[in-house]
Amino acid sequence: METENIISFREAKACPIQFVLAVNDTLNVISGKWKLPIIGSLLFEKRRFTDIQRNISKITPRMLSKELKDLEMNGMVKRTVYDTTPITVEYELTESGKLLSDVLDKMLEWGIQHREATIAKN
Amino acid sequence: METENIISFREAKACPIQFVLAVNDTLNVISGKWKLPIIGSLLFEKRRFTDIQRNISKITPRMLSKELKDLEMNGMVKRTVYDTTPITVEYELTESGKLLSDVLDKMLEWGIQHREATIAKN
DNA sequence: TATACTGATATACTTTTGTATACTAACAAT
DNA sequence: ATTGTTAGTATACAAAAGTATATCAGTATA
Repeated sequence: METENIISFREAKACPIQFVLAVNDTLNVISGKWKLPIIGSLLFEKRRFTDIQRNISKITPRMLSKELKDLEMNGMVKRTVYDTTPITVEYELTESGKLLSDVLDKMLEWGIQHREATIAKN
Repeated sequence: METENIISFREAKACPIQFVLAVNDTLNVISGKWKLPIIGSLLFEKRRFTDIQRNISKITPRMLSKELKDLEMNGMVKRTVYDTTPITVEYELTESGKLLSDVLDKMLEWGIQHREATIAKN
């Protein structure tokens, strides 16, 4: 079995290249026009496909399908199929997905401070 | 004078749409293939154009120039021209730009926890 | 029998983003 | 006179990301 190449927070912080690579991993999980709206939509409740589609009014089924697949592949979202008629499919955030809200909160905090800081300079 | 449409952390958290929009503002500032490497390169010291280019080996001057302009426009980077021969131009993070490291640290932390969480599930 | 619901997929297209490669001005040193 | 340094720009192209629109299978209801 191969040794997993896990890096500690301290190691990554010490090396600029490792730091950028590791942060980039996180960034890639939420990159793309629709990932954040989808995560936002699932942050407080499970939802079904059509439900999400209604919630994010301008998304096409093609994009929703594709982005949900990406999120599932990246361990952000769990997909459950129920054998009803017609079938229903439920999407929900994984534990790790829910934890992302800590990051989003920090981003929100910085975004607000940044807007104030840049407006102040005009 | 118009009223600035500043939203508080509490207000943004309470409304999913405002939340997504505000987080997206932050995300847009660091989006693109080269923004993070550039910010990383400037995180601990000022640097000149050619200096950054050497630091990020695969970036073309076209992209470096473009991304630096974006970052400057967004209030992330300050550009200072020195009238030497040949001229030298120094790039450095603004105060707000430096504060972004708080966000990046959170992303790093989450990224590491997420990698461990998803590997554990195999 | 026709229509509607579920959760998608197929095809073709446009827009955005990034790359490759060559080039510029202004001056200095060789 | 040629070469090197600075900090970029110009042009053309390739690749990635996103959009528009139509369609599918299976079942249920009118």
